[in-house]
Amino acid sequence: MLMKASTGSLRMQNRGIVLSALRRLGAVSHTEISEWSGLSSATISAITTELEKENILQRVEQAPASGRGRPRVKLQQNPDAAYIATIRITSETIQYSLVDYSGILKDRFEEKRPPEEKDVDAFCARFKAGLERLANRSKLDHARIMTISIATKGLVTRGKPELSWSPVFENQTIDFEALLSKDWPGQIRLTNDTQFAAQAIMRKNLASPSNQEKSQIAVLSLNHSIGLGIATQEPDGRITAFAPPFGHMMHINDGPICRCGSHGCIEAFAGYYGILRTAFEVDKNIIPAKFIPSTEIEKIAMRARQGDRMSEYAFRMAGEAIGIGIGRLLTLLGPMPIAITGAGISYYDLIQDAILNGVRNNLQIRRERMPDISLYPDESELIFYGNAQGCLSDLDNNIIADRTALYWKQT
Amino acid sequence: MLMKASTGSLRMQNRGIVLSALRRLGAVSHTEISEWSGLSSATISAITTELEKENILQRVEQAPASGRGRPRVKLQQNPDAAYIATIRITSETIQYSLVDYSGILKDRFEEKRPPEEKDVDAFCARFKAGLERLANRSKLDHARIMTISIATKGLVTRGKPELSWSPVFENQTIDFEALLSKDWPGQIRLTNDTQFAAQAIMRKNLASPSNQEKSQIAVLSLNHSIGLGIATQEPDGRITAFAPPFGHMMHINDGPICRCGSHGCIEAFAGYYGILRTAFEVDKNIIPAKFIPSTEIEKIAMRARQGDRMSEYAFRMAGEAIGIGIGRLLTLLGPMPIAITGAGISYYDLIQDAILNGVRNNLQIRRERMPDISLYPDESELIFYGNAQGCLSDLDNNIIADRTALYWKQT
DNA sequence: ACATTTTTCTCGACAGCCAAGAAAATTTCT
DNA sequence: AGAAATTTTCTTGGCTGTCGAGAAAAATGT
Repeated sequence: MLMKASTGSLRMQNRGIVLSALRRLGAVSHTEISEWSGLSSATISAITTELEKENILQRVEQAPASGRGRPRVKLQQNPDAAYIATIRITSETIQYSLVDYSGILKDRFEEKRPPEEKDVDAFCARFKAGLERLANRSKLDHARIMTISIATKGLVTRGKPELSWSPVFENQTIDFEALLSKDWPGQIRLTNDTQFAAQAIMRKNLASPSNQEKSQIAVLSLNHSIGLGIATQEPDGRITAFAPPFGHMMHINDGPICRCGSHGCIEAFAGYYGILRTAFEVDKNIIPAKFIPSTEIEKIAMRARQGDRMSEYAFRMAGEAIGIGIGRLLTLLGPMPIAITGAGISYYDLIQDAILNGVRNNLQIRRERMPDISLYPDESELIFYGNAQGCLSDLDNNIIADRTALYWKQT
Repeated sequence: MLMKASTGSLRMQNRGIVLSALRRLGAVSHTEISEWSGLSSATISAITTELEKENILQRVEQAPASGRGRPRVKLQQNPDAAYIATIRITSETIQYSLVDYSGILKDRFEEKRPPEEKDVDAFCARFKAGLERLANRSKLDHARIMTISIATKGLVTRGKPELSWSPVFENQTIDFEALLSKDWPGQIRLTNDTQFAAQAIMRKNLASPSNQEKSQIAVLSLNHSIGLGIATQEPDGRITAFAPPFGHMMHINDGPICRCGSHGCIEAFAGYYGILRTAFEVDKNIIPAKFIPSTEIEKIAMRARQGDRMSEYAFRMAGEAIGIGIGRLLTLLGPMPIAITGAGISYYDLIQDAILNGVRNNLQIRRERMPDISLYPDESELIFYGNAQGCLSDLDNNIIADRTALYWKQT
């Protein structure tokens, strides 16, 4: 309820701005921070010396003395000030990454998951062991990992890190807070992976400076299942994101069955199994297979490109489901650029027209102009980048900016 | 870009909190503001005496001396500190209201519009005259009206007060900024009316105190056309809203023609003309009539209740379009309570089942619980309340809280 | 060596919040 | 009626924070 402001929150805000400057601009000097933020040199001085004392910032080794005058001393994050663990769960593997406070990837390994894994307990045990291994390999105390941020497909319960529904475990839930909080003091987060992709793209195209409107971007992830993430940059500069279960939005009433149990979901047309079902004319009340290798879809795509009627039709249906879905999305949220990523990009040529039609068929877009549509082949990179940068940015603004929350302060 | 904070912005924030307290709690004392806001008594004292000097607040006459001790002096807004004009444009009338700073309706009158008005220039001239009349009747200088906030159906261009598309004028745009800014120094706003209805309901069910999640509500307005507004209360207490052109979201591909020019919009099934078209089996590529009196729809509803097949079917189709649309909305934005308003409430019994089905058919809602659905018969009251309160609240936080923006300061 | 230039750091002024206690205004007790 | 008690409002002094101006520092150029 409209938080009151004190001199303490004032400082917190400005500390956050200094940290954000370093996060966005890289190693920069005193003066540059002052120019970028509009804060006076004196204030920057006060804040940076404070942050140096707290071992959060450090002076970067020497600047190349580029001109006359006292050389600038650049500042940077102390990489050792904090660590975050970013985990990505896919149906095939779990990828563990360790990132230091400066954003550098310190360690990474991947573990294969048994095919069609159903045993939640076994999964949880391996997950805990994996995290343990991540900390051990870098000889890090658990307490030094400030955030454990897990990216997954599926549905996350709002407000807590619980996997509510997933393609692999379906209705079996996993509460990561309960699973991890005993052993790991840092905060535990669980987020839909496509949301991170959206954040990543938003952060890379760093906003046009200070226009009043908020800017948004939608990212469509084409894979086994259909993901969608939407990132927003608020007028004040904050970046937020969310990932609705777009793949399970109804495309048509009483359509083919989806693995979520409903009928007519977008995914039931445009997920791998949906495309395969249409192409092979499988009964619409049957899910042909739970996991379909990409090669299988590639084969259908090849046939479609060679003119095979049913294969072509399957992709057309998939494209239509996605296109109309995007059209509905844009009707509700307003025009915004669309980015497309995921393995499904390889057959984008077969669905492009339908997607463009869906976007075009929209009252607002007819009056304004067609939004940009761009392709991002490397989805994993986006997800990792979005996850890590998002965590670090939150760490900056919510934990480190707040002196009262810093209990590891050193002299 | 992450605005820097100074002692000045600190004070602005806290002045805004004091004003919000008065806005939400009514006339309250010193101590109550302090308790509600968490600010110290000394700070409240400083701020309120300042606001009194600026003639924004005043002491309320007397307190009923309810106990021992020094009696509380209640404070309230000075009604004369500012005025706002809230205008509502419907296809039949234009309603002009004048509201003082304390939120009291000072004057109101309505002007009938000529039926099927097409002449934008004539409309604009009458609109200006109406505003002039509103100020004159209360003998107010133009400069004293801080905000002119217009509520309308149709599509508003983002970022400026321009009517982009409307049922009456269709593609003829009206730029109210251009129209009014020469004569009226206050800010000009143009907003979809259902957005105000959503804001009104959100403000009336004032949020549960300080839970971390943002809360949302969707308001569906059933009339000639189908409107939808969504209001959000952010975790920090701010209330925002938007109104997507829900009625023009595609319900089914290649469906009947809509007056927006597309095919298969929700409104083409569920707007008055859509219901009439289905009931009378008019060709789906024909819009039976632009404006249909409510009595006509009531007649069809009566027949439907008496068992007439086609009438029943028409309402079932309307309900399905709305219900599935709401289902898609909830898939994208997450579960939230639904409020329904507008003249169409009178046939809600005929569409209720379809709406409930649409809401239910949703992955997230199946895992959580059914959201509340409530009816609000008096749409005009909601729209007026949401408009006025929204304007006053913005005035509080953006203009009056900012001392540097106060040029009418008095001794 | 000394002037010049550029950056960083320091100091005093000013604004804001807060805790504590003084002052004010009323009721209750004697 | 006057004193005590009670509750609220107002004031004072201390602390924290930002800012402008100028001093100090650290380099290059002559």
